[in-house]
Amino acid sequence: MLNKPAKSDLPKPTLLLSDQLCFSLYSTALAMNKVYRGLLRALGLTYPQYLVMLVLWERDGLTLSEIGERLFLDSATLTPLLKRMAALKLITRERGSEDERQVFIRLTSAGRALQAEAESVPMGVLRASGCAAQELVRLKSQLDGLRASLAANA
Amino acid sequence: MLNKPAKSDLPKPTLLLSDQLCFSLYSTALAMNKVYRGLLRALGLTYPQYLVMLVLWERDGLTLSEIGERLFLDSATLTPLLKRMAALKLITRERGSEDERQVFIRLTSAGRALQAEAESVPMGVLRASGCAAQELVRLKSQLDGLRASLAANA
DNA sequence: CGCTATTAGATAGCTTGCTATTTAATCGCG
DNA sequence: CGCGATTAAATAGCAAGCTATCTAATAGCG
Repeated sequence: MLNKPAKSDLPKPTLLLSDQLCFSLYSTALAMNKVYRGLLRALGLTYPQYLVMLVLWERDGLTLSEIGERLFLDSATLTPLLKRMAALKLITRERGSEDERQVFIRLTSAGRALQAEAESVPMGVLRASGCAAQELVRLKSQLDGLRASLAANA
Repeated sequence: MLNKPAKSDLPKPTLLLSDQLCFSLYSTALAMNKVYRGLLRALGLTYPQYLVMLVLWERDGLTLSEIGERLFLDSATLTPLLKRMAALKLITRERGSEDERQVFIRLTSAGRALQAEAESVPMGVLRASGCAAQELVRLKSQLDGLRASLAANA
């Protein structure tokens, strides 16, 4: 849709093609977000909040920056997001006693309990994705490589 | 990072695996956005604004909804975005005379002139992506398929 | 013709995500 | 010890993107 511009007075096809890739990436990510919105509505979570929960379910008591490292997000995004999650009583935020610059994030019992309810989510996404599980594996590794390159050159 | 949860009391690996894919998609899209931010700063455009320009450079005089169809965005996103672009004097917004519900979007001469400056952008992205051009082609088609499935099941 | 249903955009209110800056705590070097 | 540099998080201000709702114009049917 963005190449084949009817005339031939445009830059090399490969260049426009890479644009299309980026657009595919962008719009697929938005589509994925919409699917999650439907699946997570019952849990009262947004997708980034769900990612934070995944990280904490795996390992509780991380600092804000440790969560940020895993999710590639920084404090400007996470501070308000975590405050909203604390308002929902899913986590607590507590300054470190040893180093008071740090904020430790811990699950509440409600936060831990939510894990059980979340267990059906991945299946729902897999179903919505069309279930080409094998292909999804390859896709993931390609995306991880691409993200690394982009991050290195950003 | 989100699978191998130390214990074996978790759902099937494939399910967590699909979560990882979604996270790869999400974080790669954010990384891509950052690369574009750097490349588009000189043009004074954001990535979604750049997408609108790509659409209009290909075909001028579309309605708001036609642009939305191509970009998978709706009026709640596009109305304010296009107003900002009109404030930048890149486009004009004009109600249709035949059907006054429609808004036709047209490039200004400044908007058309920007195309020349934008020609180096795709090359910059391709470079930042690590240049595995062949792989990017496959990646694109996988993403397009995934987006279609997700959109159908959202 | 008249009235309901549909359609195109706009608006309100929310969460994300960003850059740039600020605050406060800690580090580390002289 | 003391003071500048670094670090962790918070804040301000902006642009997207969403859902839900509203307005106004058009279509379409009796």
